Amino acid sequence: MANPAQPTPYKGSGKLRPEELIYREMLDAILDRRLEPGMKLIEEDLAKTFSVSRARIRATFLQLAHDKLINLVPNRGAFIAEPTIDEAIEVFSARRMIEDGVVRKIAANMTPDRASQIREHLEREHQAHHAGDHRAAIILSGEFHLLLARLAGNLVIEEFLERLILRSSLIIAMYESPQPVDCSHSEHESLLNALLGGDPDLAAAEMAKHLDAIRDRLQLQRPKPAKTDFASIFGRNPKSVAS
Amino acid sequence: MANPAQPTPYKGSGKLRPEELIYREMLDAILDRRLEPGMKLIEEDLAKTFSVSRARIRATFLQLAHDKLINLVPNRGAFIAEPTIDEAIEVFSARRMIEDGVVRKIAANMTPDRASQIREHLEREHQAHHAGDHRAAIILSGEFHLLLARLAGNLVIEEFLERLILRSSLIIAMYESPQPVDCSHSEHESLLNALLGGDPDLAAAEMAKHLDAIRDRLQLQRPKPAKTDFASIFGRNPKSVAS
DNA sequence: GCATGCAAAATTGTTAACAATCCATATTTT
DNA sequence: AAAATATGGATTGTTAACAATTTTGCATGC
Repeated sequence: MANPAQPTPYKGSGKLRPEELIYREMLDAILDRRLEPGMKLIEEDLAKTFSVSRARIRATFLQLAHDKLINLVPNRGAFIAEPTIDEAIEVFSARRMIEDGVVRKIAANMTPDRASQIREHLEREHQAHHAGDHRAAIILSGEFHLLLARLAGNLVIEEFLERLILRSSLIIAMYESPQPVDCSHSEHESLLNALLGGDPDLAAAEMAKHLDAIRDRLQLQRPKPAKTDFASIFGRNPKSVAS
Repeated sequence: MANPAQPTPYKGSGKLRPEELIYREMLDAILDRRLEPGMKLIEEDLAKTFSVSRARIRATFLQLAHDKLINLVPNRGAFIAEPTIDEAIEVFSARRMIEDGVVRKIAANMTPDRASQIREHLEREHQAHHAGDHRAAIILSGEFHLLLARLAGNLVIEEFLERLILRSSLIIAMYESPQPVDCSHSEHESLLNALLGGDPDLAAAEMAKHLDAIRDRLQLQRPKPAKTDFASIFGRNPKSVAS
């Protein structure tokens, strides 16, 4: 029995199944706050917006709910997740625990190639920062941590951390201060220096400091409900709608 | 929060939705090897076996696939996962990283109540071991680690580790040696002693040793395909089947 | 005998209609 | 007028039928 090749989840295999595409598009909308926390997601509207069946929207909901990006309430529907302060604290605490191990591994096995991969990424963060592209900065900041997870060389950790970073992005988008003090980019540079030093303890301490700093920059503020115009939010016209 | 005494090992939230029930029942069958790795899961047969619609089976498949307990291949169907040796190694390596943090936290914050919770669990493991109930031993062994995750006090870590432990159970069920040398129970006791000592470094070392030992007890051996008689596997008669 | 191609059966993927549930409004009752 | 209760519309949950795809079995040719 030949074991069938498993399609890789994200950007892996070139062609993107429509299922994955909808997930990504909704994800982008959530992180962009075009879909605000607490907002109701109506199956049929979304189905029309993306020109797919309700069944597929339903399947996508299951994935999003699994990643804690939406809440699924029986007989009531789907709502953009509203992570509480406590939840936010736990997420960053969990990341501290995991990324501690990640940076230790990297610091212990640093190579020139890996160093330049990190440097290259930092350069992109630098550019986005200077261009004032705040959304790109948040996403690149997340991808920095994902890059570290990949360099640690454990797929299980990498996948879990990917989910956790997405969840963090929602938290940050929800709780960030109005005037974004996005200095995390410089913190990433200190982290790189610690990694280059090859001292696992120092690198772990730097990572802990960084994650605590992100957490401490959060502000408590409740979001208000929201509008529900999916077509304009996703920038497209629903296909087979009479009206 | 009501204390889940023992018969609900996983995370039943009080009322058990049929969806969750099917997940659990299939999980049990997988860990029991009544459903063997590589086996094809046919939607309609399972739907009849559990007297639910295909749609619900489909939703359950999505959950199982997310937890890497089955493989979902487009247009081909669902198959019980066949974790490779490399995958097994990565899973235990990931657990080492995470449970390192877990036991450190516990060692640093040990209380008499927590100690007795662990001791109580060890007692149950002891009984199952002596009763020769091998399946219970595997499950209890997993629940020991889940208990530690809970005592660490981080829900995010707890949920992730739960999934990882289930995945480990599949790996163990698939690769364990024919005559099970299940001495892991005594290793748990050494771990408890280390935790009681309150030394995080020692506790972490003990956990690492334990997880490595589990991994090293695994044997490479390919499973053979399988039969496909769901009704007998799940010990029930399909309802509306003409036959 | 073995490979190749075709046709039928089995299985997954999709859609649409129907049933059950929830929510908001309007109406009645105290 | 306020509370409680009916009512209608909207939304989710479920089922069954249909379409597309894969698998299987068989016949054919080399």
